[in-house]
Amino acid sequence: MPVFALVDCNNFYASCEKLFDPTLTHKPVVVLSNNDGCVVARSAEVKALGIPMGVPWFKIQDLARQHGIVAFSSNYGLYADMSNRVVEVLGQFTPDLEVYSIDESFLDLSGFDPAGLEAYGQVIRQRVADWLGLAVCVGIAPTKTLAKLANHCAKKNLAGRTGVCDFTTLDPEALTGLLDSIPVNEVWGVGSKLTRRLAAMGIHSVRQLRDADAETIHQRISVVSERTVRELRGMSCLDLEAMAPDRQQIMCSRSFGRYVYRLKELEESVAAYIGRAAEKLRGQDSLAGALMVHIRTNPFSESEPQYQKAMTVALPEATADTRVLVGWGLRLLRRIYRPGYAYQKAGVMLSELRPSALQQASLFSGQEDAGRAARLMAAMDSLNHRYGRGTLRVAAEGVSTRWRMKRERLSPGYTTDWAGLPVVLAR
DNA sequence: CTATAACTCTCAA
DNA sequence: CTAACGTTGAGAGTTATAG
Repeated sequence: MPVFALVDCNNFYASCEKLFDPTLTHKPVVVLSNNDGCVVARSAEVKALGIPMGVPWFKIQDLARQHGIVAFSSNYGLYADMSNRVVEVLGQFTPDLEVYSIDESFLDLSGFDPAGLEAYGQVIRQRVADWLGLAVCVGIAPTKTLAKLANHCAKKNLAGRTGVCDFTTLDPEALTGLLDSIPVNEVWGVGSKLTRRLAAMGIHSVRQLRDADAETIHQRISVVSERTVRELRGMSCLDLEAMAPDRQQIMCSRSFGRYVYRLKELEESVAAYIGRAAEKLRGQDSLAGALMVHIRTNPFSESEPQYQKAMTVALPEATADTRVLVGWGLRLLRRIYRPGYAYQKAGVMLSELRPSALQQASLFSGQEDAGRAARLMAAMDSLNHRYGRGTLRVAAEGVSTRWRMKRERLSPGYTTDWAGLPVVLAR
């Protein structure tokens, strides 16, 4: 029987911020989404105040002042670096590991001593705490879906667990009782829509979903949910995916720091987003066969007139050349741009991706040697990797900072930027 | 009519 | 001072279109 462990960092972004500023230890801390928009991470103190996930920051100003909440802009450089360190530590416990997200990993513990799993989980917890100062919880079960659920129990300290919860050694009646007490929306893959549909069928608890008729779920909901039912029963349907496959599409979109009206500024942003997307594209050695550009106004604004439009082009020849992609992107943008609107966001998507090794030279191409272009892009990428993103970029991106996202509460790059080091040492 | 493409919806972190 | 609400990706299911 397979055994999976799900290791999940507690309040990850908020914990990373606390880690490098001891004065924050017992203070309520939140981390905000891009543009300092919504709350995307909350420390335990903030959760205790009842502040919900995803709430717009401006809506909780009074509460924040009242309780001295400290807010940070998202510092992805810091979080990505800490995440890599966590994965490195987890890798010491098993080579079979799937990095599921920036703060979660699945470990394959099949074949480990069944009686020692819980203790093993505690060792993992302790090791990450000792080496990195981060708290993690561990859920252990025969399927990934159940491991997620066990992790939930570990976090909530359900059934008397402290940071580790092992379903494999729980007796069946106790497990059933536990699943009885957990609402069905806690299950992996059950979101708000599905919760409503299940409620209409009289299914409210995890236990009810587990014991539902799989065929009925397949017919009335979907094959995915049927798989979930089987996983809840302990039949493993989802394997560990150790190797992340290449992306099938690559997106880059962002809200602006303030409304944008002029075509010129939209052009700069679209050029910048294409530059970023193309960098990711080259990072997986692919070429894009199609490009989409999208712009929109603020859908939450009731006073401003609304407009949104997207347009896609099938490229005559698949490419990863930022200059070529920007050329097409600006053409698309000029087609969809309408003056007089307050634009809030632009985005680009690269699709029809294929490995660059498969490139078929077009009969009519050959303006510039493809190898030469590839070398230029490689040089650009290596310079930007070494000296920082945006060191070398296409001129169309411009130098304006007017439309760029708001990050007024950014902490130093403690672990990734030399400038952050003195700050760490001073503390 | 069927196969495929394109688009929409839902979910996740 | 005021207004202010994220990003990226996958997959299934549905609808449109081509042959």
